[in-house]
Formats: sequence, C-alpha cells, structure tokens
Amino acid sequence: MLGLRAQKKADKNRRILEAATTLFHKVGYDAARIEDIAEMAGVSVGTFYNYYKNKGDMLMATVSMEVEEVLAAGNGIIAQNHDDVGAALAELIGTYYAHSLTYLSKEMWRTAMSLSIGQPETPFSKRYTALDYRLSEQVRDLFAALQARGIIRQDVDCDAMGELIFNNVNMMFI
Amino acid sequence: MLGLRAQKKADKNRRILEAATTLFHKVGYDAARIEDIAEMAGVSVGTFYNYYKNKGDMLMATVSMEVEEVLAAGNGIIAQNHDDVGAALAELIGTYYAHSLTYLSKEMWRTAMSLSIGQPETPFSKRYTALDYRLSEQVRDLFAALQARGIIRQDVDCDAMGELIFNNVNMMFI
DNA sequence: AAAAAATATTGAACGTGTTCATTTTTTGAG
DNA sequence: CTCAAAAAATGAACACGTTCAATATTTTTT
Repeated sequence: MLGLRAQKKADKNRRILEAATTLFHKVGYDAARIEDIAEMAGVSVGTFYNYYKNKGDMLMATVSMEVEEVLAAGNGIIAQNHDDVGAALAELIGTYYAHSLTYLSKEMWRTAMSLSIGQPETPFSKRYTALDYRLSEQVRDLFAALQARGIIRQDVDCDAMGELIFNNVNMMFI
Repeated sequence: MLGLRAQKKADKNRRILEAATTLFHKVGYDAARIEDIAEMAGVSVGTFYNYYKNKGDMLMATVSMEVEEVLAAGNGIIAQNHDDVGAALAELIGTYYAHSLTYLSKEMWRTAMSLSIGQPETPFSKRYTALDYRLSEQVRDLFAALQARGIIRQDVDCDAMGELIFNNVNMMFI
C-alpha cells in the first residue's frame, strides 16, 4: 500500500493531466494558461512545475496517451491480412488520421510537432521523436507483413519504403 | 529622389535586419532579445515592431534572403545536365545543405520550420511555406530536366517523385 | 511661414511562462 | 508523542515578447 505522500502525488498528477487535457481541448494549447490548468487541478502554479517540466511537457503527456491508442488501432489493421498494398496503406493512414483527431485537435498535434522540431534536445522532444519512430515502425511492419505474404515483391526494401511513406504522411499532415 | 521620411525608413529597416542577422547568428534565435536587436539597430523596441510584425517575422526576413541564394545555387546544378539521377540529386541536396548552413545555423532553420508548423495561418508561415514550395519545385524541375533528356523513364511521374523526395529531405533535416 | 494633418517613435505597462526562497506537510527515529 | 530531516507546495518575483497612449517628426495646406 502506498504511503500518504505517494498517494497524494499520484492523485495530483492525475488531476493536473485531466485539467490540462480538458483545457487544451476546450480552448486550445496557446489559450490554456498554466495558471488555469493549476487552478482547475486544485494546485498552485509552482506545484504544476513540480509535476511537469514545462507547458510543452504537459502537452506531451496528453499526446503520448493518444499515440498509444493510435498504435493499438494500427496493429489491428496490420493483423487484417490485406491483399492489396494500396488499400492496406490507405486504411492504416486513415486510421492514423481518424484516431489522432478524436481526442487531440490538429492544432495540438501541430504544436507538439512544432515543439519537437524547435527544441530537439528537450526531454519532451525526445519522447515525441520516440513515439514518432514507433509509428514509422508500424508502417514498415505493414510492408514487411505484406511482403512475407508475397503481396510485395521480395526485392523491395520495406524498411526504406516504410520510412519514405511515413515521412510523406507526416509532411502532408503538416 | 526619396523624401526624408522614406530615406530614414529604408535606413532603419536595413539596420534592424542587419542587427537581427548578426545577433541571431551570434547567440541564436531564442537568446537574441528584441530589446538587444533594437538597441544594436539604434531604435526603440516600439519602432522595431513598426518594421516587423513580431520576432518570427524578423527571422523570416533573414530566412528569405538565404533561400533566394539557395535557389539560385540550385538552378546552377540543374543547368549542369547531369547524366546520372543519383549523382544529380546528391549534388542538388548537397548544395541545399551547404548553402543553407552558410548564413543561418541549423537551429535557426529549425526555429523557422517550427514556427511555420505551429502557427500555419500567420503571414510568416505563409511566406515560409511559399519558399519551401519553391525548393520542392526545384527538385521536381531537376527530375523533369532529366526525364526530358531520357535519363529518367517516361512513365515516371516526376512531380510526384520530386515531392516525395523533397519531403523526405525535409524530414531528414528535421 | 505658420498651422494642421499625417506619420513615426518611444518606453512604460501588460500578459504569460518559468523560477526560487520560504512555508507547510509528511515521514521516521528516539 | 516529539522533533528533526526530507519532501512537497506555494505564490511573489522575474524575463521577455508584445501593445499602446503619449510625444515627436515630417509633410501638406493655407
């Protein structure tokens, strides 16, 4: 059983995350002030910074949750054993878009990308890049699966192709 | 002949641009404070904002100058009539990298990209996107030139291919 | 040349993210 | 149960981009 301190900590963490998600969703990233998030979570501004390094880190926490869901949905697509490359890819990418925009607005995704590009050395950025890598990996997995079933020619480099396609999806989203 | 007012205006504009370029280069985008730029240019902070909409707009002005040079250098490459796709592409991209980093640091490019992604509706972003488009166009032009000379198969869609490659170069840079 | 209108400059004030010295709460030892 | 040490919470203070009402300069009109 957790001590009182750890219990409170977990609780506050949850409340802050919840408040941030709500506010980001309601008024957008820029308009959501730290002071508001802290107040909604019932903590002081200082405490907020005790739990999250900065505003970008806070956004990252919400993005992470979302990406986990997107990845899970993507795995479902791969498991469907498509027999057409175009259709399979279209469905996977379509799933990315659909799921990505259910909880987070496009503005929030853009903000996350923007932050990760602008400050690549922050922990925030590294986490985002790692998640991005996992998504890219999933596209490569799809191609590998199709190739294993003979749908894609054996002489195609699926890793390179997957990265190429994923990069383009990213740019098109931007 | 220009009136006194227009003359002063042009002069101040030049001084501000020069100060910004210098400071961005010396200490980086974030650490270059508007107050410092204004002081170095010999104007007040208020006047700075009379000439540039905001800090991002200021960065854009320096990025623009650089991209114009990069584009000119790129045109030189295309005119060389390469007879190998890989070599031609490698040289064009290499030129992009070499020239892009002559005046602006990688950090400044990242900042520019970051801003354009984070706030796509600002004039800044639109200008950046336009410049980016011209670069992408140049890659497509290279492919078109190679195709016209029979180096690339006729059934290749050079516009699509050019965009695909350019997008990947961008992502790799990021 | 004087007055009026148009344009430009200025710096103090504002908003918001972030920091940090101080205070409060929790823990564990005696 | 008491108290000292450790951990966490707090909010006032700070930094910097941006705005704006007041002031100064230039141009136009009379």
